[in-house]
Amino acid sequence: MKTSRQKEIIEVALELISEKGIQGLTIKNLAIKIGITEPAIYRHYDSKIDILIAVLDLFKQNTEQLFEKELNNDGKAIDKIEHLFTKHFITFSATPSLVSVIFSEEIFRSEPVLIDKISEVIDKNDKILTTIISNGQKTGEIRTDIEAKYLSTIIIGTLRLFVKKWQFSAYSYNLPKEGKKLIESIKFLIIKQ
Amino acid sequence: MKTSRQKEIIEVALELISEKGIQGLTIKNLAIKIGITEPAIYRHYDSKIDILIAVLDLFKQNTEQLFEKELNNDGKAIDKIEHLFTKHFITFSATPSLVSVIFSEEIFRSEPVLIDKISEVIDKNDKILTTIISNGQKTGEIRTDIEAKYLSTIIIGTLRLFVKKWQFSAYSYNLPKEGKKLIESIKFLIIKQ
Amino acid sequence: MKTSRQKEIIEVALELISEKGIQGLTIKNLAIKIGITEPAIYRHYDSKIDILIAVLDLFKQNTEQLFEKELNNDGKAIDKIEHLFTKHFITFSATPSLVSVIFSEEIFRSEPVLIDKISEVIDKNDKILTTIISNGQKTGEIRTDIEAKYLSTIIIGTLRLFVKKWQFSAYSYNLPKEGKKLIESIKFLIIKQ
Amino acid sequence: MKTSRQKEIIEVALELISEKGIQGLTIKNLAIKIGITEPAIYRHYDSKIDILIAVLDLFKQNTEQLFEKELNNDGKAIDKIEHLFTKHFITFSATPSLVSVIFSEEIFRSEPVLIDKISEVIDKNDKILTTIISNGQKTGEIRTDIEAKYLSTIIIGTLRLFVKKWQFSAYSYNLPKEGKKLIESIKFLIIKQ
DNA sequence: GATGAATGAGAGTTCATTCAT
DNA sequence: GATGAATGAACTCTCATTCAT
Repeated sequence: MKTSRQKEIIEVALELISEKGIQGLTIKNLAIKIGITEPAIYRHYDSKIDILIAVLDLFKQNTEQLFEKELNNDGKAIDKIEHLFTKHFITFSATPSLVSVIFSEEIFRSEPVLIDKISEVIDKNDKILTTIISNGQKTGEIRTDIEAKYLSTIIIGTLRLFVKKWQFSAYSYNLPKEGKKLIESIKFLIIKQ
Repeated sequence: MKTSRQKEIIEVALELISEKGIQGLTIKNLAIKIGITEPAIYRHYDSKIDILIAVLDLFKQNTEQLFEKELNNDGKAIDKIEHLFTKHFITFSATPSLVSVIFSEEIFRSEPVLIDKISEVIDKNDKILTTIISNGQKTGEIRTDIEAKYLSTIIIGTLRLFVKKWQFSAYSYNLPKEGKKLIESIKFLIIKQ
Repeated sequence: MKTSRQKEIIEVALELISEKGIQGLTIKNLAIKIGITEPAIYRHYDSKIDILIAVLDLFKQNTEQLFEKELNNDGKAIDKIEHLFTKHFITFSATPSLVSVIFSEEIFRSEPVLIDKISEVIDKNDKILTTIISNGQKTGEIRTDIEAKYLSTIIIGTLRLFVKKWQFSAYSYNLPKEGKKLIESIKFLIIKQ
Repeated sequence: MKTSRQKEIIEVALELISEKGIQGLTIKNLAIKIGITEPAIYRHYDSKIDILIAVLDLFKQNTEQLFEKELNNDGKAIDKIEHLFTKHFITFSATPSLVSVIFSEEIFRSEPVLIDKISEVIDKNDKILTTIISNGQKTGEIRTDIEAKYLSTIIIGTLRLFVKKWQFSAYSYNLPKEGKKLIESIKFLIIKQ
């Protein structure tokens, strides 16, 4: 379990990433923002990489939870996908700093441990969504003329870009609200007619 | 025009980004890889940021050219989009280092000049694609039950994620070849039936 | 308040300026002379400019104190001026490195903050001395055929050059002792006969 | 003799010193301002120090000439001193960049050759002025209760500070005009009554 | 649980200067 | 008489991290 200081560190780390990008996440900045000294950080995490791992873990939990919950729900595949989108938009809306993490694969490249962590998340979610779609195809909800794995790529890719655009706009609009129409479009696209 | 040394610097910069990520792009690494000393770099570019700008410019040219060419071509909208995908896959296949740049928005965040440059490219391409789609909708090629701007987001988002996955796999498969099926799927998705 | 390390840094900075001129004041030289590493300097001062500001502040305190004390003393104007000279000579004799600072306006020109600091000191002292002289003119001690501000320029200018000459001689003679005769001359010059 | 390029280099060097202080006098800045490349500078002067020597030589000529001319003139000592001041003010007014050099002893300290050059000039002028004053004392023009060498220090010190103040004001007023009153004051001070 | 002081490695950059052309 | 390309040395400063207290 995380101590409250550990939680604070991860929280502030996310804020820093969100405000200034990964470049802004330095031990010094962390310490200043928390109001302690730099060595004090090391009481709670052994290294910066451990902090990044914890950040990624938080992100992992947040997203995997969403994916898995939908997978295990009863109900139509199409509704699951809709829920997935909706909940993601709400999550990001509540914690915009998570958005920076979702797209930070490029930076974590220096540390294999981190790459693995990210790949893991991406892979897993991809597989879950593919399964959901696959099931939907079997029940006749979702079109079958396109392989499930491509539909998954299309859906996740769209989701990512849409969120990225929102970030580029400096979070200037209401993501869940604007996202609704996109979700509708996606639904149109994949349902069997 | 660029001198041959300038071209070499940009080329090597791309390689470094590709190999080690943006973190690996240091003046020292550049100098070592080229085989000159660090100060020598400054004969050719005034600052590291100028080098990054040049890298982004190269990327800008590469992608904008593809987009604009398709826009001005005669032919069906659906073919234009197919070409767009195909050519992108070929471009990235030939110069995988460009992939690192396409996703490096997160890193360039420290420098407003660079953010602007990236936003510009993304925006422009988005608009061009939206126009192509819009035209396709008018001619009855492309489904009209989804707004052009959403279709554009879907297409570009898909393209991005697909390429990113390829990068994550360490460029282990043939992008143009594997991409063909994705393109087919996209086409299925957007054509008017 | 200054920590002892901060005091040491300023002290050593003064020594360096004194020995090799401002060009000799580098972070590296500071670190070597103190016996720590370069980054350690930055624990105590945020930047080199901050160190220079602290050096100037020390100088400012040293001289302003002398000027202000005399202004507020009881006693004859002419005695105040004599004290002013005497004490300056003693101060410089004790800390010859301060001499380098008094004449370093030329070097600090690159940094507006520093120019301002210097101008401030010079201006203030000039005004205090002018006031002292002015008062002396009112009480009939000091000749009134020359405006106080000119007398002030003459006195400070003389003081400066005399000290500079001493510096040029590599501090080879006893400044307070040799200065006595100069002070006498100045007194002769300005008293009302 | 100097070639025209050499003259240009010295001229521009003076301008640079004047604009940005000695720190601004770099080979690069010189080359840019002249409109040639850096190596081209070395066709005309072997090293930066040689350029500084030439600058100081120019300054030396300018001032020594003034001093020597007055020494050898017929006429009253007091008039000679007045001329000396007046001409200096005119010279500086015409070429303000020279002012930066007169006070740059501090910077030239790194190079013994340059220190010697400056000391030489200062010493020589001091001696000439002392001689002039001495002669004036013999003819009964100038007060004899103060030694000639002190009067010399007073006069030159005053001159220097007055010019320095003008520089600090960004040359904002008419030096010869404002200087007139100072000269009058000095005259009052030293004449035998 | 935190601090003050320090470190080694390395960042980007500037400087005077050289050399072949 | 000048250029393009390069260099070695030095510069200020930042980073993640350590250690004694």
